[in-house]
Amino acid sequence: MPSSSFSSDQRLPLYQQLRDEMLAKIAAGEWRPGEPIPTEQELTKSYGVAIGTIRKAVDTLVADGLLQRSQGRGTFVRRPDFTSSLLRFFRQVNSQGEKQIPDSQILARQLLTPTEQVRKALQLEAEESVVYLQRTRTLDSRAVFSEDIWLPASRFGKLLELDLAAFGNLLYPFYEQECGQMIASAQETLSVEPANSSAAALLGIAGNAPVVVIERIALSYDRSPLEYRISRGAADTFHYQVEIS
Amino acid sequence: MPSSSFSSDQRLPLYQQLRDEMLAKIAAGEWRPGEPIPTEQELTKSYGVAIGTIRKAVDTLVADGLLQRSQGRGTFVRRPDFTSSLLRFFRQVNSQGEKQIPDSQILARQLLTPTEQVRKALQLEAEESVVYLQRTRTLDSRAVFSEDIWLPASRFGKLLELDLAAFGNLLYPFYEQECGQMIASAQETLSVEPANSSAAALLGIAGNAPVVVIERIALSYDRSPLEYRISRGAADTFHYQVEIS
DNA sequence: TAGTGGTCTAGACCACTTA
DNA sequence: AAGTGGTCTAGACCACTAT
Repeated sequence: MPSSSFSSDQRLPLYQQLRDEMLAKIAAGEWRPGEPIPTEQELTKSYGVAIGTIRKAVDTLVADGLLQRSQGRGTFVRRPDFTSSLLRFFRQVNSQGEKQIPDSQILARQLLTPTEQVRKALQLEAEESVVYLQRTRTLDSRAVFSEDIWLPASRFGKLLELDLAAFGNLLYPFYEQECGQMIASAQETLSVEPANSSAAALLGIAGNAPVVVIERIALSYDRSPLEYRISRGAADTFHYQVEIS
Repeated sequence: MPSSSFSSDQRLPLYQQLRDEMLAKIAAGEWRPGEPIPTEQELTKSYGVAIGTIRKAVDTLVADGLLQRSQGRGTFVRRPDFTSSLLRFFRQVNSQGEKQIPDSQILARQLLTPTEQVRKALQLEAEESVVYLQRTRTLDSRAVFSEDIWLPASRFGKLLELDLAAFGNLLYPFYEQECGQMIASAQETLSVEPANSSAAALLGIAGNAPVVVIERIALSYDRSPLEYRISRGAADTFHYQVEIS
């Protein structure tokens, strides 16, 4: 038994307490994405429990996609890759028929007072303002989808000062690099609505044509909301698949 | 080590061979949905392996949703309940605001020669015909969605003879009871299209209004396709949520 | 060859359900 | 009280990766 007091409930099974301890290390940046965590042998020594218990704790984190085992090499902190995002079900093939990441253009960037909807999504205090980004994503200069993005100014204020050219195609590594904010997971909601005039213009479709709307709230490891994003794409390019049982 | 030869590859880990053995028992109906499987102690004896190995094999089937543990009671074969179906994301509340299962009406039933699309989805032989059902699902006599259903006539021919009044709201238990065909899992695909005239009439919406289309291929335990279904509902009543990480 | 995670065993004790 | 799955331990050996 380790001498340190566990932060989580002592009445929980040992392996769940261990899980919470390990999760805290990832959240604190003590175990960094892409790097190996201590070996199972080391963990048994530092926590003073049997290897089977360590393995069970690690199993739960692997199942949740936070850790990745690799036989002979070690166990690594996994960088969330969002391959399961609904956004990937928009047709994203170029003229050669290959799937690829669309290019990004930031069309607007502002410091705003949030609407009630945004304030609620990001769980903001009354006076807190937000960084707003408007962005389109294109493939072969054809718009695939358009995005409205809101971020708490308290954590992401630096984004207002940076050169727009520095914003890459992938925002989450950029957030991590520039603002030290790591996205750990997200919740997405899909709905369908008719295109309003601005969305129709951006996407190059007829007004009132159906648009798939994906709302995303991206969370940190401690599950506080870091980003609220609404993405819109032409519905006829959307095809989502799921396995059920 | 059991004297019986395993059907699966001997080079696989023991727990995976056990998993395959257990899956075969479920598929064969030897272990029936809703009933307990033998206790872990009995399994260790009949297979001649350690209890930890049994537990690991059971774990994989629990993770896949085929078995369900219940401490103190036993481990049970789970009847797939399709709670994760995309269909549940259509607004299904009655006038009291409670969520409930819509009522079903069979509008048509025919023996048909399948179209190429249906033949492919059900992986049918060239001459095999299909049972076709057209069905609407209503809540407070308001249509929620309409369904076209195709089934291989070789397995589901009996459905042509039964009284339409015998068809309940839930088809899968009905298939099992009347035709001995058990649905184990399914694949669903979501897309959006404008309502054609017949769908618009059935759903009570304007022509060309967006419709969410859910295609489902339902599979048996041995993963052969048993049912092909296309469900359509008004897009403005659809709201899908997913967690990603 | 050394070190990692993966598999498998054997057994103790606990928590929960049923009768 | 008896029987079930749940937790935890301790240790052996295997398969894979790096050097």
